[in-house]
Amino acid sequence: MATFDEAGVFDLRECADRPPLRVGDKWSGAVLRCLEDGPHRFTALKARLRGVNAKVLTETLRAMERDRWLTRTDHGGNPPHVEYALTGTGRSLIGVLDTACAWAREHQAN
Amino acid sequence: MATFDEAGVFDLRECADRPPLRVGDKWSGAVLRCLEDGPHRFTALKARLRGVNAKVLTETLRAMERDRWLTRTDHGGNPPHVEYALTGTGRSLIGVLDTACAWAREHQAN
DNA sequence: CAGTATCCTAGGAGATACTG
DNA sequence: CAGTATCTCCTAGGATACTG
Repeated sequence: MATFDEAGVFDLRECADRPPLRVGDKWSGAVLRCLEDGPHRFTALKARLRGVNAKVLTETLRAMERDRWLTRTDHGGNPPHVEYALTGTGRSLIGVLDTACAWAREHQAN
Repeated sequence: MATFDEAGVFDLRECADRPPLRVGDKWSGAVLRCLEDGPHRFTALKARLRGVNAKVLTETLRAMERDRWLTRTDHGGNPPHVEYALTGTGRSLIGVLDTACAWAREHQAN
């Protein structure tokens, strides 16, 4: 817990009162970053996020869609063509991410 | 994942480059809040953090101490008297927490 | 008071294989 | 291409009991 190593999670449970914010899964932050420069397709995301497998990426994307951080647009056809794009909410979250990242850079001893 | 419910965790894995920030355990954020107004003893913390058990609180505190977010001062004697206090680093983290909390308040639909 | 010591469980996450 | 379906593993975190 509370380390600066491998896994990066930031706990906001006690922010103000209930219900608190959760962006705590392993890949949401990375997805936010990947979509920062515009919409991307499933496979493109999977490629940029080195290490995710389809199942986990799907779960992450579905959750983010449900929370209105991104939209999923199925352009139909075969082979399929699906695009993911940030919403305004999703985009605004990146600012929070940046704040925290700045803090990390500043306070990371090594 | 990526919800606004019960559990509050904020993923910073992809912040800048490696190694990323981790404040992601369940109680660190709450401990930060509890110590905001000054040092507290183990039992006092445990009481304010409704729901932690001693084992988990100890783990959390040890990790935060290792990361220099707080200090542990054993005043000795019997019964024991141990105090936990935020460091400057720990205190500065609260600002980040606040940023994220403000975001949550602003974007929480319900 | 301030912890250890044990045991146990839920679920996040990965590997692998398959499909419309 | 964009996913499902399974199975398995790991560990954060909780319950309970005990101690210097």
